[in-house]
Amino acid sequence: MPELPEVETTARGLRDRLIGRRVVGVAGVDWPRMLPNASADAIATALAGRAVTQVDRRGKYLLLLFEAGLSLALHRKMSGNVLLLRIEEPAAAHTHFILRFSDGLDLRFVDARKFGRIHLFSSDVEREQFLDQRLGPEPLTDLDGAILGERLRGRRRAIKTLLLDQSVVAGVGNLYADEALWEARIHPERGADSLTRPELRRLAAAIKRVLELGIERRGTSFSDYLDADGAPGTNQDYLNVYGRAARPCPRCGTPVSRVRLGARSSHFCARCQRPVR
DNA sequence: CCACGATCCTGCTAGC
DNA sequence: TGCTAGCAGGATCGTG
Repeated sequence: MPELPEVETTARGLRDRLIGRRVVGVAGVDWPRMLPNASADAIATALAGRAVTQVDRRGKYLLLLFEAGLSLALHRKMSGNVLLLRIEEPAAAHTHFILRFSDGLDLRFVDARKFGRIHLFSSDVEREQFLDQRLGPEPLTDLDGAILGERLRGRRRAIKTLLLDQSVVAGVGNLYADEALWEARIHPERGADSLTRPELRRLAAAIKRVLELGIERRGTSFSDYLDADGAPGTNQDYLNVYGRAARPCPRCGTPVSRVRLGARSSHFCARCQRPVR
């Protein structure tokens, strides 16, 4: 499941090789729902002849910026991968979108579950509006205990549930939320507005830490995730609680608990992460 | 405004 | 062995 570290790793892998390259066209679109705001033809027409000017990330969106203010925002949801391949490479199964560049390079969106989406924007303002409407602060640069407390004020739902809400904090998903809560020693079902100031500070720091470590390790390849070159990350070898139900907590040895919160599974240590303060 | 369940998809796994 | 039911999950939408 690509979360912030996986999208960041992909963006870094693409940046140097895409900037300056010109789009020739779009190919391989077999699932129009993947393109919610522009047809394949419209994207091809808009981007043909334009060079990439920037490769960026906001939350879990991968952003490709082109000349003339055009841009694409790609969201991989759960199973999507964005791969850079030569045009002659055979298309992998579940390839649903190909952005073709002038010198024989393909950017391919491969997504078995078809949840991924690609949006076209015709100006920076339009794109930023779309993103800001959906996304809270960037955790690596714009988050601390006070800001997190502000975003959670008056919210009584479980802290874990709210960490998954992209309008609270951008980029955190199920895996890194569980890891951050473990790191901060906070029970996932704690009411968000019950967190003390020290807990908020710890949680903000823990979110940054697990995301930064995830980036250093080039992402977590727990299920489908691969980087732009098709290589897995290594963070799955360092997980403390996610996917480790019944295995010992690395801190205290207590078997890791697993509960359902809404439709999502949460992993935590019942000893290190007490339900009440 | 807030909470929360249903929905979209398909590959994989558990269970019979 | 072969089948199917159920699970996994990010974001959005609809309902209370």
